[in-house]
Amino acid sequence: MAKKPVRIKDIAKAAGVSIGTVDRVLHNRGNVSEDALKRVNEVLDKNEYHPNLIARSLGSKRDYKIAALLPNHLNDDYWGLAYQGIELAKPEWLHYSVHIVAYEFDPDLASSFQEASSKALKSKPDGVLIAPILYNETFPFFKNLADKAIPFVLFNTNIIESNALSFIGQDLYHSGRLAGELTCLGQTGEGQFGVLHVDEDLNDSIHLVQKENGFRDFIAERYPFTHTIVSLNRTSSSDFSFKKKLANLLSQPDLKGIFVSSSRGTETAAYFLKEYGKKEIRMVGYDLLEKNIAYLKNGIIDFLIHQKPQQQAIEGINCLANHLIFKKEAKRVNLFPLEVITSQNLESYIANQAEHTVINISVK
Amino acid sequence: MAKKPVRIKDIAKAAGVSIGTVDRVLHNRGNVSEDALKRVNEVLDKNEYHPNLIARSLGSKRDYKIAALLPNHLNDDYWGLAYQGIELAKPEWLHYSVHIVAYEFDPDLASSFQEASSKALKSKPDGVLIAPILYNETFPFFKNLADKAIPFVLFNTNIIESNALSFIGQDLYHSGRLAGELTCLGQTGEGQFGVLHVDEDLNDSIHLVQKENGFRDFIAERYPFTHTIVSLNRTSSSDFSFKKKLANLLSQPDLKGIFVSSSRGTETAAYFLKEYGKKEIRMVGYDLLEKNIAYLKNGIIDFLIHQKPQQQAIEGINCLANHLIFKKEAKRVNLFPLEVITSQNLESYIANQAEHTVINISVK
DNA sequence: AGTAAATTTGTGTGCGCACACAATAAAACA
DNA sequence: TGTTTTATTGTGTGCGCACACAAATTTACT
Repeated sequence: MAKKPVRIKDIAKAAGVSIGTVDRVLHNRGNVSEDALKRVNEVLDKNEYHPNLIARSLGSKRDYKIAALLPNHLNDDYWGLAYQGIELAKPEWLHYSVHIVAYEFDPDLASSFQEASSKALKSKPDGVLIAPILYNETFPFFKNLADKAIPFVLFNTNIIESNALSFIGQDLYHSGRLAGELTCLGQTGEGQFGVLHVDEDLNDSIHLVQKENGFRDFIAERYPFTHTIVSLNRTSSSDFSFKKKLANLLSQPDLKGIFVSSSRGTETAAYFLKEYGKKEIRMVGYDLLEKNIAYLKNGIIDFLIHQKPQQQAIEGINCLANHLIFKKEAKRVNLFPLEVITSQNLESYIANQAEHTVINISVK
Repeated sequence: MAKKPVRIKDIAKAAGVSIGTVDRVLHNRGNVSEDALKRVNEVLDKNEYHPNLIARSLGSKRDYKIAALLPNHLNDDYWGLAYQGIELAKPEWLHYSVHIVAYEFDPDLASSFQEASSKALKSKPDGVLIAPILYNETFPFFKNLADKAIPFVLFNTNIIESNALSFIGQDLYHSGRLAGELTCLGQTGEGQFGVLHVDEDLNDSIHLVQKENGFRDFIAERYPFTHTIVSLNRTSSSDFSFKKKLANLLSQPDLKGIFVSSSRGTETAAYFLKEYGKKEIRMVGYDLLEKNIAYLKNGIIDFLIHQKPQQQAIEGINCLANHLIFKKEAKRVNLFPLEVITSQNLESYIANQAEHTVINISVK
């Protein structure tokens, strides 16, 4: 009844060798006779051994360093949340002698990224977590990491060609499709939809383009009435032509809804919607930032898609740490569900958020 | 820089006593002189010691038994998922010498519950996880557990007066409100709404009543047009009056939407909607059961609220096991977020679901 | 004081694993 | 055959904690 998990010791006894030999077989350390190897492997096949990760971690004395590269959190609540996640992971992993250091950069300055990344490299990290939002700038860095054989994990934005250990985040195309669905829902008749990008360089931001594509595709497939989709892009906060174009869009009587592609932009767009008294227009944006929450509560925003930056960062760290300490193989892609927040389930998310820190040791 | 966590050994050295004494102080085992006690406590205050839970678990040789009480999973996909969660937790916790046994009962038979619960008790469990869906029948059982000082955790349905170690699940009133919001969304004009309960004894099922109340309250507060809410209750699959009433409801031209209060009912209701060709009617139900997923995909169902029975069961087990092994104090209430599933974010949930097993050791 | 009893304190062991190192066996050489 | 080298195998130690037990100290009692 009380079936105990098999230990190295059990394997050793069954195979008629010492635990040292089993250990060598398990870790491919060589120096094992063919005969012993065969016998151990036979026992191994029959008994399906899983190492006790707990015990494994206790013994290892080695120190590990993980560098986290992400946009500066001071002026951006979204990255602030990611940063929070990293801060939460820190003390948890300290018990395992994993030291986490964040390196932040200005997302609008390629040079800033280069600086941060070279700093990170200089610290000789054993693993790197990175939010590769600057598509073009990150490639040389990946190359560098690969040369040094430093494992790295991406979060927030996926770059498939990067050959990263793992990507953690959402499927942004389907995120856009979901936004499309939420925008159309219950609506009928001819009209216009708006897609807003705020303060981002679209050439360097594939993630936002993916969202827009998803949005457009969904509406094209599923909205059965004649319609147009207007895409507006604010390049900076002093971009007055944007303001004018937006004012014009908002004044259209047949405007059905607005989709904003980023969390920061959501706040800005909501502000304008409120300003122009367009509360009734359907609006979908991103993330549980403080202001977005307020706009959701008072009905300006109808839906927020929750990207969980905090959890993404935490799981990124967990993935790396598990890989380093426990040699656990990482999932190549860890896609978060696309969570829909409305005024009525908001509280349930906020209440739940604080809690789940977590080190996640799962016994394969 | 590399700040190591303090260990018992460190405390001992700082206080000028042996680790045995520190151990006695930490566990209130007594047999410590006032003098030593004071010195150890002083050091403890200054250094904020957190036990290394990993190491703690290694040392303890004790075996623990957890009994899980839930409705039979064979004829019910919802409880099937909960059962799956328990099955997933089993091997994970085996490493810590925690043995989990499920005791199932027929949710329509009070006697069956009594039988299962007494069986569970006979096994002398160290902790019990229970889905208390039979409001009246569970009370004597709680009393029994309390007398024997066996900690227990509720999931799925909360019974506040139970004095359980923890409740894991959702706020059902707000779940109903959310359903209301999703049902109204984008709708205008006078009309009717339907609330459907299927195959449940409402007198013994406060959880469904809570949902209906939430639904009614939301619509009363937020739907600005004249409306009526019709509540239908199918007592059994051979209840023909229900079928007639439902057919009548569905034929109303001003029917705005349908809310079904349970996952099993969702499937049934969707079937009728399809049968009567009422695809366009807004419908909100519960859970990612196979058939519900199909109805969501083909547009009969518009929204599913995800109760995550699997995760609830897992977290329930985790809560108990952490409490038993690590003496971690449990959160009194662990409310899951109310997750909204649509045709467009469905896949992201399904893809994500398989993965997260988990033992969750968090270092306080 | 001398012994017994009670109180307080310190030490040793094991949990399962990784890894260093010692011990043994086998092969190579003189 | 003896000695060295090399291949193989076994043993010991520590990780941090809990807990059992032994040792040291204090207190009670004759």
